[in-house]
Amino acid sequence: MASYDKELVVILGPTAVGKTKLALEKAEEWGCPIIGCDSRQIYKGMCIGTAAPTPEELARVKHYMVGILELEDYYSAARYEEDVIKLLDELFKSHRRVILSGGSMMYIDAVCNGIDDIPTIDDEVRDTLKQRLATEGLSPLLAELRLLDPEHYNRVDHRNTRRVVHALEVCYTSGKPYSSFLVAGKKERPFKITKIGLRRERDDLFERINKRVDMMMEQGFMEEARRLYPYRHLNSLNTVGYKELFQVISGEWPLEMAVERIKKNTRVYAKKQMTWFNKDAEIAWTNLT
RNA sequence: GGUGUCAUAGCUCAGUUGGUAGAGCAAAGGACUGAAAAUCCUUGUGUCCCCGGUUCGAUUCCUGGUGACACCA
Repeated sequence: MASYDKELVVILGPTAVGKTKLALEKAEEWGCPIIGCDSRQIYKGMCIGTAAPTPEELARVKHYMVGILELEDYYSAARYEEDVIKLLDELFKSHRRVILSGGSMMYIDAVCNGIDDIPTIDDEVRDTLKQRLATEGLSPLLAELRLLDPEHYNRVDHRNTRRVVHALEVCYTSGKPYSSFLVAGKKERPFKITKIGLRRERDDLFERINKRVDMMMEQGFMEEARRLYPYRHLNSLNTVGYKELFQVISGEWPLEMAVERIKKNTRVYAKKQMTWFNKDAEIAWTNLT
């Protein structure tokens, strides 16, 4: 086991568990910056609905990767890996320690273990397949994947349209099977990684989620959603909270129903995060009460 | 007080011409390699309100309770 003098401390856990608070405390204690690891807080203007760090909190500690993207910007876990690794290179010149704080499972994974080098899809290929999916349905595309990449065909969930289409996109863009890019090797990083997982009793966590949603509504979440409504078709806004409030704005749902759904969907998301994190043996867990 | 209707999963209800029951929502579990707060998969035993009766057999039919609702006094 190599020893490094630089350390990345990853603070992770389900939504609303209290990551931001602990990250701020530790950052002030260690005099180090915080890199946000949240696939939605990274966009501008989604402050209330994503429970992003407040201006006061941002003033206390230098933050990176928070509120830096336009809503229409394309982004991905792979880009996040690239951006953060580059950023860490800089930060470690002047800091022994840096904190990475957030709950986006795949983004954490991308930084800690790396993502395989998969070719970027041509817009033309993407549009063509999107078009074919709309007119022909999934079955013919599945059949093609079976021919072009039998290995992945056997592995992929045949009902998960997004995954099937993406594999095909890669096959067409590269001329090689999608599975040939999956070497699944863990990338070596030139720094130590310490993962601190925060967790709480389920009832406690769920109550915090419910309260936080109520608080968001008081803070003007509805106004924020109204402002972002014109951008609702963007992936950045395919996000718990905004989706439900857009239903209110378009007159589909009463407000009360939307608020209940936001709470429920946030709980479901928190459970999904725990399912993912529970598999990671590297996490040192801290129980909060 | 009288008459009628209803009583089934955490909730709203369906159903069994008598052979112990199933949907939606809620809830739980899981997958995850360039959209990941995304996308996708799996999971329904519950005194069928209670005591009796008829019956080989009752959640189902019958008597009587209890409770809810409606109407009449």
